[in-house]
This record gives sequence, structure tokens and C-alpha cells, in this order.
Amino acid sequence: MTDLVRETVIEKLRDGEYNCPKELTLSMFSGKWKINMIYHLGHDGNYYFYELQKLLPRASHKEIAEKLKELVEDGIVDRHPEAGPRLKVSYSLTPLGISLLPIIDSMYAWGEKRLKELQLRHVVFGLGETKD
Amino acid sequence: MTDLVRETVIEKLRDGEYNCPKELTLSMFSGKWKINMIYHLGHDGNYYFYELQKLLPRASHKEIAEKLKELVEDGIVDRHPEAGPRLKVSYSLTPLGISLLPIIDSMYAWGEKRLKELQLRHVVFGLGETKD
DNA sequence: CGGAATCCAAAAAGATACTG
DNA sequence: CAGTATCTTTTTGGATTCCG
Repeated sequence: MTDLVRETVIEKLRDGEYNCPKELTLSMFSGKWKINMIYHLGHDGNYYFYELQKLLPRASHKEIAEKLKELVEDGIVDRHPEAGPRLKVSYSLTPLGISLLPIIDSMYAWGEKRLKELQLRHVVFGLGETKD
Repeated sequence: MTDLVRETVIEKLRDGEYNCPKELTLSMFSGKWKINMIYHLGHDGNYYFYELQKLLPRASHKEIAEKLKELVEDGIVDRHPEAGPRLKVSYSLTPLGISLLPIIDSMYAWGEKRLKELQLRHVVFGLGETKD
């Protein structure tokens, strides 16, 4: 299992000593690739495992498998194995996962705005007008 | 420095190859205690270093110092050293940090709702009505 | 193809101690 | 008080392998 934040949250939940709602939310998608997976599944629909691998070329096979497993455990993602000669598994968001999309979208919007600011500053640096 | 997500984002930004706004946002507060710090600073105003230590008793001195340093580097938090016989430093959110509060508040709301659901299920388990 | 196990390298975190 | 450095332990991640 991965991610200390998620670990801590799960442990606290089990012990009934939990008191920080925003950490619970963060633990849902703070793993290295989870937010991308949720985003893609939320905006494009279902994906097969191997499709997710193509979408996230910098993530290892192991990471994708681990994160998907956690997302399923957390009730964010559904797993759909298909019968056949070769095992094929597709994934989709659960209603709970879908309920995270507004948060991720607002994060996207914030990040986009911030990115533009940073790029503008970068141009200014390039012109030698100011320093970092 | 800490947090691989943040590292990756910074690196990508430097190389000009950046293309994922939501990861940028996530990198702002995905460190282990950052979201709590931002939340407290946002809702309560300024805090001294030693006050943050009291607010986050499970976070080590080192962690708090590191995360604050990163938050300052990222433009989320301002550092206010006070002159005196003993060094005293207070911290506050920058406008940029304040602009993150709506996202954190929506995370809080989501987590609160989810927490209630989980607790309800927990009660049911305790009564032996169903299984995990 | 999807998933789990293994081994190994890299990263993060705790403890401690030192400085201004 | 705040910040940094060092050392050690724990976690995490990549690569590879094996199995259904």
C-alpha cells in the first residue's frame, strides 16, 4: 500500500478518532497518479487498464495497478472484469467518485490560472526586467 | 525538500513542458501537513511557528519547518520575522494562499459528508447487520 | 492482459543536536 | 524561538518476474 496520508487517515478512521474531513478528501486522490485517473475516468468515461497505461506513460504498471486498487477500496472507482480468453478489465467512477469531480475541476481552474501567471512572469524574467 | 508530486511539478515548470493544471494545484498542498496549515492560517489569521507546533502536535519540528519553507517558496504563505532577543516568526496566507481556501473548504465539506456516511456504516457493522 | 510478488534504489520522516 | 544539518529507519518507486 502507498501514501502516508491515506494510511494515516485509514488508521484514524479505524480507531474512531477521526476529526479532519479535509484530510479524508485529500487522501482520496493524493497518490501520485490518482487525480489524473479520476479526471480521465470522470471526463471520458470507462477505460481499460491498458488504456490507462497509455494515458499515463510515465506511471509504471505497478503504480497504476496499486492506485486503481486503492481507488476501488475507497469506493471511488468500480472494476469491471470481462470474461474472455485474455483477461480484460475496465474501470469507471462510482457515484462517490463522480462527486469528487467538482473539486477536481475547481483545482483544474485554479491551476490553469496560476499557470498563466507563472508563464507571464517567466517571460518577464526572460526579458531581464526582474529577478526571481 | 519533500514530496515527489511537488518536485515533479516544479521540474516540469522549469523545463516549460508543463501541461497539467490540477497537479499544480495539488502540489500546493499535498504535503503531509500543508493543508492543515493553510486551513488554520486561512480561518484563524496569523500564527507563530510555535503556535503551529501546538496546533499540529503529531507533526515534527522538522516537518513544520520544511513545509512552511515550501509554502513560502510557492507564494502561498508569508513569513514575518519579528525583531527581539528571541527570534519570533509569524506566518500568514498570501492573497494566492487565500485563493486556495474555497477549494479547501469544498474538500472539507465533501470529507464531512463522507465521514458521516462512513460512521453510519460503522454503526451498522457494530450491530452485525452487514459486512465490509 | 491484469495483477501480485520480489528485489533493489530512492525518497521521506523521526530523532537528535547545533546555531543565531 | 526558529531553522538547519546529520544520521537512521521507514516508505515508496522502478524493474523484473511469474501466474491466471
